[in-house]
Amino acid sequence: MPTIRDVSQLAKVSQATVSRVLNGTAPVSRSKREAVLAAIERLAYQPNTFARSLATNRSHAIGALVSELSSAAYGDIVRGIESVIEERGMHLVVSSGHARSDVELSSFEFLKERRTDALILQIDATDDDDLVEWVRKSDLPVMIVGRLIHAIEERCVYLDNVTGGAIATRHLLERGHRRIAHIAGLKRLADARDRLTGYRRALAEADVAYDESLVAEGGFIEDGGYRAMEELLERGAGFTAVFASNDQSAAGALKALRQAGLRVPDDVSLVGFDDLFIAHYLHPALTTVRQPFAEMGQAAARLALMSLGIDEEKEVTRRFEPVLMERDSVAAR
Amino acid sequence: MPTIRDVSQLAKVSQATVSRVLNGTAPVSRSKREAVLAAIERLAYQPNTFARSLATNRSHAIGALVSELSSAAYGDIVRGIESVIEERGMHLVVSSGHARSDVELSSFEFLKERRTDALILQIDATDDDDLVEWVRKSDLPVMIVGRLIHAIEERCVYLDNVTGGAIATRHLLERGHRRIAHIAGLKRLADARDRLTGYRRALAEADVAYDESLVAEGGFIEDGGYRAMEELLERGAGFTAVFASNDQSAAGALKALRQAGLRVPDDVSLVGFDDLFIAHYLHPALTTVRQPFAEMGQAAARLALMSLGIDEEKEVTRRFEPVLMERDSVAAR
DNA sequence: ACTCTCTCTGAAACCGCTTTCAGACATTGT
DNA sequence: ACAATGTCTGAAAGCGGTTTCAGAGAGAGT
Repeated sequence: MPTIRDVSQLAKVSQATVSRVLNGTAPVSRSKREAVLAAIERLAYQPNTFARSLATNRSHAIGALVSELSSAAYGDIVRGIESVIEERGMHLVVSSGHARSDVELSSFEFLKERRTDALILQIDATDDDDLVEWVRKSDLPVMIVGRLIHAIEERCVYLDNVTGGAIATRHLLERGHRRIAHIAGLKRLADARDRLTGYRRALAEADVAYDESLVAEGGFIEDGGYRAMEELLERGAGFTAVFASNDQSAAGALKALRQAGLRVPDDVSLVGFDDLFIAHYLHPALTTVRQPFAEMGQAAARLALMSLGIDEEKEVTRRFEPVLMERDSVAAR
Repeated sequence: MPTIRDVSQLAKVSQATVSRVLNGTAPVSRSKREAVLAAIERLAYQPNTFARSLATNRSHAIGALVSELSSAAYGDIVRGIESVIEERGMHLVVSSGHARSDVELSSFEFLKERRTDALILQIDATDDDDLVEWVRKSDLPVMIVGRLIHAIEERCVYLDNVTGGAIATRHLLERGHRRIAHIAGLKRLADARDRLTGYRRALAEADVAYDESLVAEGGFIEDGGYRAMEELLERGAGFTAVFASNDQSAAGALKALRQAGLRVPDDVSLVGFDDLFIAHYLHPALTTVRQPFAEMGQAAARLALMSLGIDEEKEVTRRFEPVLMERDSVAAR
């Protein structure tokens, strides 16, 4: 592998000059610049990243820690991050936390060892206080995506989940539904709590009393949604619509409804949340609240680049607004 | 940040000794080792990756180039890779090719610049010959996953797609179907051609004549599957079952069948391929041929580690066998 | 007691780049 | 013509590890 020395000798200049034309850090006369470029070309020289990083103490890479790489949602976030940083010639190092706080911690430490220039976290299991601690103690910029933590709000990119929950619920209210069930996510998760809050807020706005028996916890998974729906049906609470706190639990709920002989949307209307890939594929296609994962990943990456002083971007959106995606799972009552 | 010098001074030994206890590259007396470990602990010392890489010319990272990070299938591959290499303390650098050969090439070059220790490619657009060239010219180990290229077979981890196509088709034959349509992938892709070959082979085994009018090209996307199914219906070729070459095109086909007023599986049986996430979520749940993406990613990673001499693994499976996943989209005729 | 191993150890070179610093040269102003 | 300024340039000192090499000391064998 040719080194900068080889280039400098071939071009009959010093290594410093080669470095300067490579990085544009100082003016170089036209003739020397051309000689250097020719030599680089000729030798097919590629600077050694390791040496460069050692000298500059910059890795030109960003680390991303996500819950699960193979999930459509988190994959979109990663894709968003990637698109932004590759544009700046930076690489992306990934690791996943598998929704377990111990794994999240060790992955976090693991990524820090690599000394990426910044870190973007999308994790669920670690609680707010710990996360704040991590961010505070880190000597590199850390951004949080998909979650709002007030103490470090300026480092968070998040969706307005309260509004999202309200949008979903309002949509059902507007279609004439009054008995609206809710399949909630785990109370531990702020996202889930916020969506529930939005649900209650929309109900209150419409003067519909909040009825606890219409709410069941399903978690954010299909199976949980299935069981929550079974429970709601057993309770005999009598509802005409359901707002599931994410698309996966909506899919589970759909399955349970179908097994109970109820048709969607004819007998029961259903709204999901997230607008994952699967929302299209379900039958009926799921009306849901869209969360722009890729854009959120991009925003997080931009913020990271900004705190590195690489990006001079004017303003980056940190708070994203949910949008209702109307499909076929809601009928007017 | 403390350096190895700080550690050596605090422990009253040379840097060489610290390095030795860090890497276990040479025996160190018990007393010194303990002094060193204590100093490391005390200073919270973390070796500088850049310096280490520069000295050893190893990055302790593996690069993965995948078609699309946000796809469930490719995400699973990445997850498989990650699980294996993190176990060995190595990091994963990712980039995506977006199914465009120019992007694939530039991403490939981009990853090489980073000097990861090995590269794992899962890409569609670049053709076999170019890929062979890339692998041959690279000075680092390159593995291919999800694709078989005979010239570099030993670097490929792949599914036996011919058998897969045959399994799907045989399943329909066994259920009494004789007029079996096929929604093919793009002829450009070996995977697609192989699945078609498997389809024809199974038909031949059962003495069912191959009928060209029962085959339509749908590509590996939902929309393509939808249109291919429309075309098949228009042709009026009269079939009782369909083998779609992947789950996405099966989903599209399902939609078209439903719009045509045909019920699955009562009127038409349907088999997909890949066993993506969505196969569960479709209604009826899709019977499909499973491709073990995560395991294939793991295998590719193991092979990479083996060619780096890191892993002493005995034997790694490179050829994976497809498995039929029976669900609800097939009925006996 | 003396050599011969064997086990540890530290000094120093090296990995390939960036950056400082001082100086060479050309240009400008007076 | 001379000083003052500005533009380029190269030597050399890092960056923080690993590894070679030679040597010190301990134990074994005669």
